[in-house]
Amino acid sequence: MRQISPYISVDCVLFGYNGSELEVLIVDRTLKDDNSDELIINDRTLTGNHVYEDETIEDAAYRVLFDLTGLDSVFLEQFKTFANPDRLKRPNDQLWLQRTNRNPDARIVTVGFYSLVATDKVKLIWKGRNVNWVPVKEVGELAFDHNEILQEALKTLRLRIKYEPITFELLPEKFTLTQLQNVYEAIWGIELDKRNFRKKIARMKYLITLDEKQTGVAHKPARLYVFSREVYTKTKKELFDFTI
Amino acid sequence: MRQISPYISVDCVLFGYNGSELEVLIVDRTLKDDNSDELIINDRTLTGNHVYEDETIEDAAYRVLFDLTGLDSVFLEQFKTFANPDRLKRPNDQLWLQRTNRNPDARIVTVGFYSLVATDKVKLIWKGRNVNWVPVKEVGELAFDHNEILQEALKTLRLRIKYEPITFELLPEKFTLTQLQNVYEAIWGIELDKRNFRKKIARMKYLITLDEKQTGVAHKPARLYVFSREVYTKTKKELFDFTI
DNA sequence: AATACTTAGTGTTTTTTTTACACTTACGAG
DNA sequence: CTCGTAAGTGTAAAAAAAACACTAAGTATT
Repeated sequence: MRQISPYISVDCVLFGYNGSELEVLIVDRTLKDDNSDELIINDRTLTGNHVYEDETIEDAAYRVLFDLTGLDSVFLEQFKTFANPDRLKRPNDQLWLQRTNRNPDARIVTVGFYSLVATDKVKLIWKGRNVNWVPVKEVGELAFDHNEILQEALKTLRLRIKYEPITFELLPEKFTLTQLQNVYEAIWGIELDKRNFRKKIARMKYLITLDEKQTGVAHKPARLYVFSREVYTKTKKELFDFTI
Repeated sequence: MRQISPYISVDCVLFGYNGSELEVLIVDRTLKDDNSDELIINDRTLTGNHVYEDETIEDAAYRVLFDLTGLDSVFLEQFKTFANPDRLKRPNDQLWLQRTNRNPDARIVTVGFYSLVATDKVKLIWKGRNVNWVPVKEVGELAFDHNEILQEALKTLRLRIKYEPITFELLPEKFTLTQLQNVYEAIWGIELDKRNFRKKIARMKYLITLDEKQTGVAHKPARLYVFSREVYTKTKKELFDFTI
């Protein structure tokens, strides 16, 4: 029997992109009263998980993602650890811990990871719970300290895409330049100039133009591109600057 | 009696700058054989500490630094968490844990913090142990997973100084532009052009020129500058770019 | 008093990057 | 066939980056 660590957990901020907005995966947390059928808890969380005693935290985070998405090679990065002694002390959280057979007094350290997936690659299933993509802007109050975790993940993401070519993770394998530009715009919440964006992109040798076009769109079809990790690895400088 | 958390610790990578090289604070770890006076352990570690049950990890890290340096307002930032189940399993580490009355089988999650201080501000004292500034390049093998922790801290530092004005933390309050340039050179391990560096610096309104000069140097004395956090806070853009 | 030594401090030119900005093209829908 | 929609393209001006060498102002040495 594999032992669960009673004091470490991982929380995954799974970012998705649906073609127009940056979204995040949110799980409903509901708890019914034992007697009546009334919901005594009905709120939302990020996806999290326990860590097995013999498991690395990275593996635990991959496990969450695999269970959720069926994907086993998603981008995943640790961004911050949350260990405030009071982080699970709000009434609903205490109640939840009790009813799910955990020690409500334990101090649980959670390591935050964020991941990036193209929303449409994913069919969502998770432990029978209700999971939804929610635009980051429309995420309301979350349980535990999950609003803080989400904000920190977003901060890391906004900075990281300046340096590392990870925006592709949010797109289908073949994508158009407009889609790529939209991803930056969605993450930073700003608008970019199309021509200047393309000039910048043109310098990146690891963006490979395919001999292929969009089909089935009611306008001029766009060219498709792929990201070549091979070219990227070969050509990247030590302190890569991806600033757009 | 304040309870110590048996499974969380903090490790602090304390970077210092001595005027020419980037250094890091290293602690000697020695253990004598009970019978003979022979040293059975004689190696080196970063500075770490336990966390009290009712204490945030940030406070624990500040506590390490205060104990070490007597300073209570050093720059400190969390950078990564290390939780590999095997991280304390090497023979010397196991022995050390036994002899210092800790459970060698426990899985201890450590949260890495890095801090920046001007080496000469600090008089080192720590729990009667021998502590030394060591140039980052000359740090040899460290105990536990501390080499990995140091490398990750360095990676974070190298990136962070592109975005945030934290290099001043490694200098005396009043400093010269050459000193500032040397800090960037020491951290990145590259040489920068003096004139181009100064042109870049001239754009930063929060670097205040003082009406004061170096004294006691056997050459033309340099002007002194201070960093104004007030001006910085007022003028910084959302996505600040400190690239040099 | 003169000279040597050392680091401070400064400007220009060229190249690259950024910014601002508007029209034509290719497809499907009706 | 025409309408609607997003794709795709160039230029000029401004800003930033890169390359590059000499003079100035102190202390130390003789």
